[in-house]
Amino acid sequence: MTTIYVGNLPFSATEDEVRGIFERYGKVESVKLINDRETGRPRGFGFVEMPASDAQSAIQQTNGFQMGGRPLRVNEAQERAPRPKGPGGGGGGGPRRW
DNA sequence: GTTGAGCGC
Repeated sequence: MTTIYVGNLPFSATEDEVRGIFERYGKVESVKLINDRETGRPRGFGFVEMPASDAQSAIQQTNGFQMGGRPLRVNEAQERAPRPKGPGGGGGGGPRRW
């Protein structure tokens, strides 16, 4: 299973909407939209968990997909849990793909 | 009654 970062989401977007989009390109394991923990205000990005085979296809298909008038930013997500041995790398730190 | 970077407890 691969974790996918989904950004540039409209504040009016919901997890059900994002899941519906990704389910068209593969099996969606889980969807979580991130909102500000302190203020509760939506940050406009979230995460989608999918199988690796479906994730690679879904990323390319959903990247730039207009949702609510905004093109979605889809990319492979970083690891949420930091490793005590050292920091991770790659993925989100790379060049932007248009 | 608002806003816009980008990586979640």
